Amino acid sequence: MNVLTIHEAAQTTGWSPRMLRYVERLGLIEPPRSASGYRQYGAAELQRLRTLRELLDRHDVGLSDVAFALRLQREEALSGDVRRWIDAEPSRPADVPAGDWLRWEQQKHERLLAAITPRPTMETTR
Amino acid sequence: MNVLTIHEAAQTTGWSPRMLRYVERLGLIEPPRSASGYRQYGAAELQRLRTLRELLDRHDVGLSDVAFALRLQREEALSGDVRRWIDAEPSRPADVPAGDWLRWEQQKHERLLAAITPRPTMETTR
DNA sequence: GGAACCTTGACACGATCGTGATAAGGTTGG
DNA sequence: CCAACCTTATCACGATCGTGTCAAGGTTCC
Repeated sequence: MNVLTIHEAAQTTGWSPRMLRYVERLGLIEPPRSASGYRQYGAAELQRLRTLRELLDRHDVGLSDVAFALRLQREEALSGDVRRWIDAEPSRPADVPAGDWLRWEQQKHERLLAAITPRPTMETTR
Repeated sequence: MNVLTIHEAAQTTGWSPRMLRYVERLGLIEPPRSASGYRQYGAAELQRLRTLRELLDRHDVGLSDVAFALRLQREEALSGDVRRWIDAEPSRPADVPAGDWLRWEQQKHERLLAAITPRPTMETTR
């Protein structure tokens, strides 16, 4: 028997039970439920909780930031619009030497093409 | 003469001068400055301000969300970590029919490989 | 040189974020 | 059956977000 209750999961991961529910409400980690509605934390969830903690600590990001990243990945229209906005010329950086302009543009495009947007793999809309 | 002052830019874009400074502090739009430090809004900045407004209105996102998206694109280490976390098995979705499992996995990988992370062009870790 | 701009900095204020605590009620297990 | 868990919902509270306003000082321009 290897599923933990919310209190047990809290203690082994360093989160509080309250925060586990909050993390779930943000859509970041949603443990399965028992027949009577109890949250059941397995190895996968525990690992995910620990790495989430690490992610937040390492870089200075909040839960809502991670939640937004998740949203970017799920909502195509959103990520498309965001990508396009960021992609748009922000007023050309004056520090790019004239000769390197083309390369700069190319690199920017390479970076941005794959940034944030989902489904970059062509797909035949069928 | 086609550069606008902050008040003029505010009136033609619908933002307040206060917000233009805020948007700038978030790193979203940084207009060039005159010799004496006055902000100079040109056509590029005005367009960008209008589309930014549209982006916020269309989807329900905040300025800080867009700022985070920008950060994701600039900080490689961050976007890599975020991508890896999101990519990790969130506890297998039970609603994927057994037969389709492989395809599901493939698709997920395709989607995620290019999501959020910059420089998806392969690179030999060396 | 003075009116009308601009600058940065600060105080303020409602709304949301990240958290805790507590209440009211259902579940589990000895 | 009762103690010890679980559930959702609510109040609370400091911190940040989004925004306005105001102060103190520099710039522009007639």
